[in-house]
Order: sequence, then C-alpha cells, then structure tokens
Amino acid sequence: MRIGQLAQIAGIDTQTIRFYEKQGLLPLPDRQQNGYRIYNEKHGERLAFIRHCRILDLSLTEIRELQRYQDDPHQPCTAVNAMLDEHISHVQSQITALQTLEKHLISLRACCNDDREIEACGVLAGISEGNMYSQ
Amino acid sequence: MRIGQLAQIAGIDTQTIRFYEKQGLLPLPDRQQNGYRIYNEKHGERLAFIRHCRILDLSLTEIRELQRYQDDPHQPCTAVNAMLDEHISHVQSQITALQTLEKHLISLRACCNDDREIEACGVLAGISEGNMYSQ
DNA sequence: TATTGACCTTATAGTGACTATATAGTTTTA
DNA sequence: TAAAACTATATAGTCACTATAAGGTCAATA
Repeated sequence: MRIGQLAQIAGIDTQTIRFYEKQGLLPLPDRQQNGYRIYNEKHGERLAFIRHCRILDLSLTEIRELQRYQDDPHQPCTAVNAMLDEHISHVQSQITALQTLEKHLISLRACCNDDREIEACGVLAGISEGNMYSQ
Repeated sequence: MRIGQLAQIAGIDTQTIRFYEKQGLLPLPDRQQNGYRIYNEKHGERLAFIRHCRILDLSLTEIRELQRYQDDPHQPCTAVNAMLDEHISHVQSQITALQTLEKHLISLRACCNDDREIEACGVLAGISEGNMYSQ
C-alpha cells in the first residue's frame, strides 16, 4: 500500500505520515524502484497507535517512550501506568487553571455593559488596572 | 529608564520586551547615543496592559486589537465586550474538551493494575485498540 | 503521441509566544 | 585596568504539525 492509501485509512495527511517517520515514530518503509514508500499492516497498526495517543494528547516523546515499552514486552508495566497517572494530573492541572481563568474573565466581563464609550469601558479599565482577580 | 529596569518592574525578561516591540505591541522607545533604549512611564503602563492581557490568555493579535480600540476612545465599547465574550466561550470549550479527555484517561487507567507485564498491560491494549472512549 | 491529472518525492518555511544562544559593544564596579 | 554587568542585533529552537515550492512517476484520455 502506498502513502496515500495509508493516509486515507488512518484519516490523516500524507505529510503527517512522513513527519512521524522523520520523528522516528514509524519504522522506515520499503521503497518501490521509483522511490515510493510501501507500507504493510504493521505500519497501519503503528499509525493507529500514534493517532490514539495523540487523541489522548500524549506528546510525541511520550509516544516514543510507550513504543520502547512495547518492544520489551516482558518488563513490568508500572512505568506505563505511571506515565498515564502523570498525564492525568497534567490534564487536571490544565482544567483547574482554565476554570480559574474563566472565573476571572466572567468577573471582568461583569464590569461593563455594552453601552459605553471605549474611554469608560469597564472591561478595558479592569485590564489596565490589573484587577481581574476580584470575585 | 533602561530596558533592564523596565523588565524588572514588569517582572518579565528583557528579550520579551524587545519581542513585544518587534510585534508592534510597544511603541518604539527613544534611544541613547549608544543605542540603548530609554523608556518612560507610558511604556510601563503599556507593558502592564499587555501582561494583564496575557494572564487572561488573550493572543497578541487580540491585544493589538484592544490597543487600537484604546487609541479611539469615543467609539462604543461593544466590540471589546464581544471579544471578551468570545474569549470566554473559547476558554469554556477548552475546559469541556479537557474534561472529556480526563474521563477517557481515567477509564483507560482503570484497565490496568500495576502488576502486569507490558504484554498484558490493559492501558497499552486499550490505546492500541482505540477503545479509550468507553466509560 | 501528447498531455492532463493524480499521485509521489524532497526541501524549506510558517504557526504562537516566547526562550536560548552567539557575538559584540558599553557601562559600572572593584 | 580588568572584570562584571548591562546593552545591542541576529539567528535558531520549542511543539506538532501545515503549507508551499519544485520536481519526478504513472495511468488514462484526446
């Protein structure tokens, strides 16, 4: 199978496949005489794994690490679980930070109705004075 | 005041100040004979405004837009409020997306205890099969 | 047979908001 | 006088792609 077909199956761009190859996430495929890449099912599986990881917002570095674990199947999987735990913590921190930000934005928004001049805009004044932390 | 002092007051790096200048967010300062930048209080206020906006996670483009409004103080402030409303929506979408992701990650994590071999790791299996959307 | 169109190749630059590094000139302090 | 601390510019790196340029290959059509 050539790169276009693999891309279509995986639902991504051919560029992205070449990019993953360059990043060492996909094994180098064989080439036809004309230089075209030829892929097999293993490549498809690898690519699916990468995409699933990306949907979970794991970084390419983390994915590389997971692939190294997969290549050593008799190790304990403690490190994999630890990575996931840390990633969950990371996501939770992001959520908390964004929720705090949301509160600040909403309280700032409450400083103005829509019927003023820029000069008197409560939002702009709030930003200028840096008092967007009030509740 | 020179760039180092301004940076210290604003709590940011001198590089960042030069970067904002290049991005058109800070007016060009006067220069000493030796080429050193000289800043006044207006620059400090501008910089504080930028930093407050960045804390609110507004993009540099949005900040530029807000600055254009400030330079035209007798317009109505509707657009400013609209920008903030849209930004709030944006933040709320991010929160929702991350909360969904968190659920997926937690359910994936529940597929494995720490006492298996990589080969049998429920987390890795879950990623490979792409079934990280189950609750 | 010529050419069109779809596919493939590599290399390079752009995104956003910085941050780091290199190289060099200036001022202040010891 | 020399070292330390500051300033200047220019360039590259971060992350995970995405876009563009310039060209080679192949099958079908006019």
